[in-house]
Amino acid sequence: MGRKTDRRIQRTRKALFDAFMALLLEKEYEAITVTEIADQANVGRATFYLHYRDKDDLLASNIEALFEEVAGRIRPLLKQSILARDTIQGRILFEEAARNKDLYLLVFRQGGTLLYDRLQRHMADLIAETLETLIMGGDSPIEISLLASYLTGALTALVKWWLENDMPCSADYMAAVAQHLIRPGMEQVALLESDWYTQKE
Amino acid sequence: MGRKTDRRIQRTRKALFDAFMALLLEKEYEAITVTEIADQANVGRATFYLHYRDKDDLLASNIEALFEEVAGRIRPLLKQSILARDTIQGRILFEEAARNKDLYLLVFRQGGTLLYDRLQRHMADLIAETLETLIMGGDSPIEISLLASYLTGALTALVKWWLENDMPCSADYMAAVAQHLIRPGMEQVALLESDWYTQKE
DNA sequence: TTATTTTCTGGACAAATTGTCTAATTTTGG
DNA sequence: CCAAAATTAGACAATTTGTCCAGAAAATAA
Repeated sequence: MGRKTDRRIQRTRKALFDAFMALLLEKEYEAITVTEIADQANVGRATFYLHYRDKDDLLASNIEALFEEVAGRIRPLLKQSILARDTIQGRILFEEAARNKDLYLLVFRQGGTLLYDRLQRHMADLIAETLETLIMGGDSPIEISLLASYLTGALTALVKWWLENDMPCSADYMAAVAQHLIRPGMEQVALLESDWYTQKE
Repeated sequence: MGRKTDRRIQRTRKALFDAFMALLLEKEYEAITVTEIADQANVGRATFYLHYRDKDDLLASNIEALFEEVAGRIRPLLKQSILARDTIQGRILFEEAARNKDLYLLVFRQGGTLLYDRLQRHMADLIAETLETLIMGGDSPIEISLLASYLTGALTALVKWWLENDMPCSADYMAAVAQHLIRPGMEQVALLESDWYTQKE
């Protein structure tokens, strides 16, 4: 049963992904060729096609798993931090971003539909989930997916600004800013009556 | 002086750009070939290279101008609407988005570094500009570029949600939501003392 | 260890794309 | 009408892509 355990497979796949990530730091995704990847990985080009259908497949097979891991870390952070009624624990979100700075900057820069949108959607889903459990019972006067999109966009913008500006201030500070910018509005809409605006359609 | 007026040039360039936009609605930017563009435009492939260096050049020469035009419309809207103290004129922003729905959806979808980032940066600059004139004199307790990034991200998220969900509510409604979500936070930070948070560094 | 299975390799292949270049053909503006 | 400019089809070498093969190399099993 030593089929999937073959060291050569692990070694080759890791070499290919490492090479890919290295190239991704220099060039645009679309500008990277399979030849370059195999070259940088010190692996025959035919070997590449032995493991992956194409460039997208390599990305999907690896980044996807990476995101799963990151998402796993983000999920509990989001739930307990973003909308906690009293304390500001949003700090841990910015700390998470700082820890994986390279990864997130890569996502922001190479973005496109591949990584950026994927992360945005994932965050929006997580947030919507969290909001739903918070509201549980009384329904929100405003579409939850809309609120989730707003929160995602706002938080992402803050994190992006922070990372792209080389983290000129502490995670605590950023969390406090996020707190002051976002919470009042969220409380405002939470207090709205269901019929606060009748012209919706 | 009949050099730039040559109808053939105008006709060819328009045909090429129209073909490009048409293809952009079906396929990803990177998947579109010069051959396809020339084909769709009913123009020789050599003619394409007579006008543009490559695909990026075609995009830069046209979309850029288009953005200039859009930006020109957005500028006054932003200034008078987003941060007007009393009335909600943010409606015109959503109306603008609705008018150019196809264009903005294209930007959101094809995004990448090419269009999306460009628009984001432009908006952030415009907003920062506006904020600076608003604050004029007393300096902001929070980095203006940070506030501008937040506003850009938040507004973009709302517009994106609205367009991607086929505008399920009126522009008025969206403007009201934006108002309730964003303004309280902005007023909150505007009231902060310069030393409200000492751990910035 | 030896035998067997799997993976890796370099090379070759057709197809598609790119950017450049010609030499003819058409259209425009004067 | 004529000269200038734009367009055209086609050819061209250079890359890239995805597939295939036969042999070398390495891992696993007995």
